[in-house]
Amino acid sequence: MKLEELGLPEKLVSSCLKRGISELYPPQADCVEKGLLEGKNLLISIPTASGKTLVAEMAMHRHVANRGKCLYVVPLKALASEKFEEFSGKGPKTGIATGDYDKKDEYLGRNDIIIATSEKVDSLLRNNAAWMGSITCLVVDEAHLIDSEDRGATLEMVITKLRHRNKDLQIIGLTATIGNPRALASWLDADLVTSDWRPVELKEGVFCRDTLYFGEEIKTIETPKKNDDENLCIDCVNDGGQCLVFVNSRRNAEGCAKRMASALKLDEPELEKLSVELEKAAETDMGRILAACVKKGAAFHHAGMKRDQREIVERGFRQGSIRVISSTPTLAAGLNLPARRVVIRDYLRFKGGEGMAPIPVREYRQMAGRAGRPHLDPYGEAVLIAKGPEAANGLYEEFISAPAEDVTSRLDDERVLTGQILSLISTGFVKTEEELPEFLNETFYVHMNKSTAYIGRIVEDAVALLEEAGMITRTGEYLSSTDYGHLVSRLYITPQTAEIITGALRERSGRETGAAPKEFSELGFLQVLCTTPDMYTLYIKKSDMDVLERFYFENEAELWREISFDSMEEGFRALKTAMLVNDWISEAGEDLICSRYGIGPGDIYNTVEGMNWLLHASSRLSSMMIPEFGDPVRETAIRVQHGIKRELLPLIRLKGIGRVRARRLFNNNIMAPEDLEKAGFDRVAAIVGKKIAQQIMKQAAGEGSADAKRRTRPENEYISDKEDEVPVNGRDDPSRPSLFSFGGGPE
DNA sequence: GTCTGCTCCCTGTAGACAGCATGTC
DNA sequence: CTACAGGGAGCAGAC
Repeated sequence: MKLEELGLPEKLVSSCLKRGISELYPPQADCVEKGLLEGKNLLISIPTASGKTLVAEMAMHRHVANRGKCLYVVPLKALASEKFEEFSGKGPKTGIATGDYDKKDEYLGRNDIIIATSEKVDSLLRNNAAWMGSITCLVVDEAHLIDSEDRGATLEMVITKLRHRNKDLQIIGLTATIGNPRALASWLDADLVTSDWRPVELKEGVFCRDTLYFGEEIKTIETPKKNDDENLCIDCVNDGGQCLVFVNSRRNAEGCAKRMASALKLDEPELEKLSVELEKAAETDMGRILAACVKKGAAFHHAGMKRDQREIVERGFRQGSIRVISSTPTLAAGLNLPARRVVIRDYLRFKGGEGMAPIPVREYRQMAGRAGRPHLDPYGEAVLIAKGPEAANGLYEEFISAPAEDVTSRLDDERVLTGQILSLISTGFVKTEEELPEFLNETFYVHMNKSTAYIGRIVEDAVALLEEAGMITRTGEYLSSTDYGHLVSRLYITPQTAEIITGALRERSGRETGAAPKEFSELGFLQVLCTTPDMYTLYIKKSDMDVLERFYFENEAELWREISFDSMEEGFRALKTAMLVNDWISEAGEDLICSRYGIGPGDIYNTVEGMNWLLHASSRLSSMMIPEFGDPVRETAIRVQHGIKRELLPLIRLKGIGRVRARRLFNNNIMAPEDLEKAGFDRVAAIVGKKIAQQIMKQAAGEGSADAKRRTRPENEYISDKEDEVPVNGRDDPSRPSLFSFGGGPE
């Protein structure tokens, strides 16, 4: 099927021709025949790299040509940026919406194609972004993630909400191979397109001793080294290819990369350059090891790395200088980094409660699918390593010829469901108790399970919980959210988290009991936030325990939570995480924190990021519910955001001053904006440079007037929050109380 | 002295979305 | 409370 004959917009066709694409791949043609361009819903289940993206693009460009608007939903922020790059500059205006990269919401709506993570879409729905109503085409990338334990329920609800809202939405689901594609397709009222056609041949096989078994085809390789993974990689690299090794732990990833590096011992100017770049970014042992490995042509990849480190590794691999990457599953589902040979070394992975368990077939496929770079490799090879000859057959059956798992709905997760119900009520999707099951009837869960008995019970519990928490109220048959509930929904924290936060603060305030308010302690508050289900906490190692216990007893007075015997693990995980953040706001160095907790710099970033988010939510919640703690909460938020001790707070308010410059000024006895003038321009300039000095001294001079006023937030900020969009179903809900009442407070 | 190879024993276990308002070295 | 492999310690042998 010729691309030019499909009546597609000029720009798309020409950009394809430029990349040498003039004819559709067979599965793509199949999609067109099934009505892709006539607005039919499709569920497309075809291998990676067989042109899913182009299918989506064709449909989206059609919509844009007809003045439609498209939403492309992805599971990862990194994937959002990747797609953004890919879609940009082909005609339609493209925008991206993720937590950390965001053009203003209303500006977003001016785009023709919007790329967003599923959580961001959910958040936009909760905040009633008006343009969501004009979406005509929804593309769900990696739709099988509806099965994901922690995030699947959100995705399912997002799809359901969007369909409910825009009745004639065209839905295109892109999915890896799954066991029950028909079930998913019928939920979406979609035609199914399946195929295992690939642009590059994929050989899947097992390696044993010195031989690769690809079904009938057998290939013996040289085995100079003791380890199978090294032999496989060296063989591939000597053949001019690149190799990707999947392992099951970070330590293994690093260890493997080290061995590969000393086996390869490459010495090339490009590698030297990358290594120097990494050396500059390295402040930790991990960073130095990475730089040393890259110098010789190997690298590792896992979530403990900083973003810039990952990017350098990815770039080095794409340009071909880095030959081998050993990786944890980060790279399996993440971005597109194909290699000629993929070695799945560890097909067992630690699973809580079960010990080592085999990875799901679907995950094996995702990893195997990375093999073979289109146009660059003659074929791709995915290799499992067998311990012995008997094991080899087992691996064939267990992974290569095994059918992919079915996907199931994860909507019966109580925690997620409670938050989702709150958001349904808060945004007006659901107005009465009867409408709730009606709405849920449209979900994949009910589609699959038919019966609503089980989920009905969860829903009942959830409604009761929300009512008791004062997040929703009942007026006759009407359900509506209180201002507290509305805020919780919009902050995108789970109701449980909100209750833990407000509960802890209220308890300290002594409101409930009439007792005298207790003092606020950052450490105690951080500890509480770490016990929240929205915060993910660090693992505990055996060697951590004595440090943790000592810390616990030394700081008992400041902590807000006791660690009980039956939830030791959780308790100490929360404590460890709180300790990390506490170190961070004591200005401990990256290096020190990493070695103290046995983590990578990326983990610090993630932890701080999560804490930042919860602190922001906390400051909003405290303004509304427990205003007497508003100031200390906000103060903690600022300290975590910048990673500074309390003494730097006055300086940090100046624009252009971050943690480093503030510290430098402070150590030179300039402790507050007022001190700047006393010190004089020349001294300030000597510390932070002329340009910054000029900038901040001007600000300091203007202090106390308009600037200072702006900083105190208006007391009723949470009420005056712009409610500029009309609620989903049109008219305002008459039953919503116009003024909030202190939920749960003394009546 | 240093590198390598071997065995034994102990240790520890992947990943990552969301708010918000602008400015780090 | 699960299973397994990596890697350190300790030692011997080769250069």
